[in-house]
Amino acid sequence: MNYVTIKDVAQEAGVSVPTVSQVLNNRGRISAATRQRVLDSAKKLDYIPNSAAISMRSSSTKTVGVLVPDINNSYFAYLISLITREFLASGYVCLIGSSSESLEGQDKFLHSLLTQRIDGAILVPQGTASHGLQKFVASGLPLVILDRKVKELADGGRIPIIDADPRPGITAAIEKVKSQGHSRIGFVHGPTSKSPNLLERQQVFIEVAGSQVGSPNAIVASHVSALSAIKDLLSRHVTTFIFGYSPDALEAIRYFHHIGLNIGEDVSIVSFDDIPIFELASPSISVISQQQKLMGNYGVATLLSLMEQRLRGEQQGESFDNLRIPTVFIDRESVGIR
Amino acid sequence: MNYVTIKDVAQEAGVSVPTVSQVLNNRGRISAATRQRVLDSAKKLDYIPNSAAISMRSSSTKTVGVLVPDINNSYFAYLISLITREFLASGYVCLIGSSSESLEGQDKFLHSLLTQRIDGAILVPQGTASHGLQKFVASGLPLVILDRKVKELADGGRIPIIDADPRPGITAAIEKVKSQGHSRIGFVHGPTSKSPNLLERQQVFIEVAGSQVGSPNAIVASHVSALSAIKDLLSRHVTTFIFGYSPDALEAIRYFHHIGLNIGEDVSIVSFDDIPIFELASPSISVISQQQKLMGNYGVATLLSLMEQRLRGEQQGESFDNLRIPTVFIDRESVGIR
DNA sequence: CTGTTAGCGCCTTCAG
DNA sequence: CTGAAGGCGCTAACAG
Repeated sequence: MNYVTIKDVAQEAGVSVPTVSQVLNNRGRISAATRQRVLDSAKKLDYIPNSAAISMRSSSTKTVGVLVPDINNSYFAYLISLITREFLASGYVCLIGSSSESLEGQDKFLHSLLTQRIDGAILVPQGTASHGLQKFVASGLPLVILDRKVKELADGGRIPIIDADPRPGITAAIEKVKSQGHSRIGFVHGPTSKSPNLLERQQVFIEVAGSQVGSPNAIVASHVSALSAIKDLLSRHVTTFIFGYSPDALEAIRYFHHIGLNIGEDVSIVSFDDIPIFELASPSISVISQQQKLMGNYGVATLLSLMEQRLRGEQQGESFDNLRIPTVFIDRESVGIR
Repeated sequence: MNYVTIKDVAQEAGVSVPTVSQVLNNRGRISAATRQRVLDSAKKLDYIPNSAAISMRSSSTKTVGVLVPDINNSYFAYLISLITREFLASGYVCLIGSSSESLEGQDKFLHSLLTQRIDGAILVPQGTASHGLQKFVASGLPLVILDRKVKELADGGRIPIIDADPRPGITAAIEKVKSQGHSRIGFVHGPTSKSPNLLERQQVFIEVAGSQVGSPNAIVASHVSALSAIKDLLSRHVTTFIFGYSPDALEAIRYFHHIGLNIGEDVSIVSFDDIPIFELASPSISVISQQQKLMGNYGVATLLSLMEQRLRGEQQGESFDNLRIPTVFIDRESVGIR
């Protein structure tokens, strides 16, 4: 079961090999008659191009890499499905990798991306940059960083960074909460205190909530575990909880349920990240959405343009600003009247 | 930023191109001195092999395709992370696709797999076989079908099918339920009545539960919506619910919560598929696990051996039995004493 | 308008 | 033990 080659098609159509290539790529001037004959033969033999051969000549593989922290996180699973769909539509194939595995596994993945001569990659980096990641970035490939910034990877603006601006969402959430009569608001930071994103969310909370309900009523709890943070806030008579990290919110929902507090009545909550379960939960959970769809779309569009630019042989002159997508507050049932 | 080629390495090491190839592939007899010199040059220049060039000669791309129904389903997300990790460890890169999108999108993905000259694929097919899927299967590539059988794709045993045997799990679940004093057990089939898997689960339930608690007490509810099925079963004084499809169980949990029935006390439930949320829920949900990890491992191992076999030029003689992995009952908190 | 020539990066004979 | 020649499938440049 060897694949049909362009040569087989040429033979079948009674023309030379390059002629077939011309026809299939709409290059050069070919008579309508020959053209049709070639097309017929190709279809008849079910010719399928060999992308390896094509990329050898074109120095473009029509392949991109996508690295996320964890495929098993529905937030990233959604991002992946979004990204792969868009790239597929533009004729690109995606190689997916997850860094949740060992650093070793991640570096192996990145190396295989290089081996595959990918045209570019979208990275959602996590924590500190591994050696492999730094080498990867240094390769000069068209790259887009999504959702998180890693300062180790900063490269003087060569690499576009697209992430979410927490301020609009937090502001809207706090306004809503306040309008419902809540005056003591807690922010749960949870255990993953290293992420710059999470730190920023906390920072913005302190500013915004402080000015809305007064600093003493805007309380941040950042303990070793989310649970202890929640208990701490409860003991300090907080009536609304804002979660910067969605797994913490899930933990809180379980805990409140466990101790018999009704969400939306006894206690109000808002979480970052609009993952599906929040919409399906009862009561449904109000969220500060990162607009991942927009983020994914921008990311793909940006990478596509970077890759095209390089294909045309242009030097990448411009340096990129950090594109920030505003978060939006999605009001559901978990914020009740005080 | 052109890539370093074997030629560059040869030049740097002061040897010919084939010599470098020999060294890098541990072929032929090369003196230790030259060998070392070549290795040093390769490392110094940071040589990264071009897999396109390699695959052109070897007719092996070290690439496999993976098609799942929906990446956004955590069951499949987990399967993907499992599969990609294993393949990566064996030197293969995975191309991931989801058929949840349009049939058109799926066929486009499958076509691009062919274009990429993948060495094999793991398929978790869904519903009826599209034209593209049938053509794909007809290509004769090494294939493994996971988790679901699609009769349209049956090919006289050429393609190994690995799925789960629902009987052991269902049997254990019903024994447990019975030992807790429950005597009326309902099975919720839900809306997706087309899947052969779901039909089999129902079939086995009828047999096993029928013989354990008597046919009149083993009630199947298969309505247009899971919710109406649940209500129906409630009205018929069922005290234990078994769900063949995990999204239905999630819906039930919400509903029971909504109407104030306590799971594990007022009502007991068991669901198929051990997705993370069941373990984290409170009370945690007892499940009939498909042992996806085992299934994934077997699938990968089987495909690897099929691909190796073909690489060695062997005809695939044997035909495969349908390998069935026993389901297991994982007892948690959602089954209470009656 | 179509065929010839050459070469992408690599590996496999086969001479030397 | 090492180098020279040829070819995998495809396309760009040039002849005819």
